[in-house]
Amino acid sequence: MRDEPMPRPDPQALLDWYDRHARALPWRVGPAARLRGERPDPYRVWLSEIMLQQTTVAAVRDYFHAFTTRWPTVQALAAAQDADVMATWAGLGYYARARNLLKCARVVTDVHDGTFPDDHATLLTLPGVGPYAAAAIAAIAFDDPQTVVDGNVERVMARLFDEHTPLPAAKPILTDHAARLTPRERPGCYAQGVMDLGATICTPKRPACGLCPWRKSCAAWAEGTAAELPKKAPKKRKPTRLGIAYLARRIDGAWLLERRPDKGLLGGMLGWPGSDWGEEAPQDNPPIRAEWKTLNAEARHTFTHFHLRLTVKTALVPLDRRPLRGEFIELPDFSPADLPTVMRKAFDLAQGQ
DNA sequence: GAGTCGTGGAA
DNA sequence: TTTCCAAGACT
Repeated sequence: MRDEPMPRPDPQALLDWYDRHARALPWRVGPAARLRGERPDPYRVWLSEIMLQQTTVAAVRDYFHAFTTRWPTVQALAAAQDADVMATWAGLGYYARARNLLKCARVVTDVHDGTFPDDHATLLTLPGVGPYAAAAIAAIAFDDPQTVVDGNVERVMARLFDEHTPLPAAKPILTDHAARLTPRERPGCYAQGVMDLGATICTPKRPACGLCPWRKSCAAWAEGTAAELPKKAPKKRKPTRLGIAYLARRIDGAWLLERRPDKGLLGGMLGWPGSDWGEEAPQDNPPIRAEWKTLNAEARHTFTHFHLRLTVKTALVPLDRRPLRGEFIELPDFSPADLPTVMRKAFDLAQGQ
């Protein structure tokens, strides 16, 4: 054990580190502009925070650009067609975020007069905005000293205070630590600084403690336990599910597609008509009468909680044939880029054969 | 509290 | 190939 108490981590040291190492990101205001008093656009802060949930900066970049180019304001987004928003989100995952994004834009436009609320409690009422996002938006866009706790902050706090209680039980403890450290000055920069620290220095594996501005006040560093924190509850193994996807192309080039129901997996997204996905062999129930051919290879895809092996069947159908399910969409109204990744994999297989 | 909900990159 | 994981929210 240590014989001396650990010095309290200094928020100012973290802010100094952030000023020197902050990454330039499209939703951030640079240091020069900030010194001129410029504030980040709440719409862009909100959009980035939703996109960044469980998603890397690298994956978000192009999507953020696509959204802000096509819909520069929350009013513009609120006026968008649902299908266009879902298609533009396609490939980013967690599609409930896109559905809630549109709901939220319409609430802000219709209920809040097109202006984002600036307080945590009201932000929390917005669709898709939870405790993390509400705190992050309040801190970053409005300089409100809210406690921002994401996966990075949990990891940094677990290490600073050498907390061995496994997540998620440790969450209240770590949140309490984070709250005590949050400064009243520049809370937005501080929040982004801790998250940047977690993303670049205090990483899940092989943390670069030698570069950390908080090393001297880190209990896990003193104990040599940083790399094994935070502890997490053991994960369940993923079962494998089986399914069939039916890719019917009409002779004029139109594809037979189906809008998935809003609730559940890939909710609100376009996809191929298909069987249910279960652990038993799927029932062959084509969406249109045709001579179906089964591809040799299957589309494999892993979701959050199961593996999928998707048998792909293809057919060419005449112009006047009516489908039992779904509807034909002609090019260019349909692009494979509008599909969630698992559906695009099936399309790629069909194209390749 | 536990399960659901995507994807791609890294090791 | 498999596992882990990334600025969580919702039920």
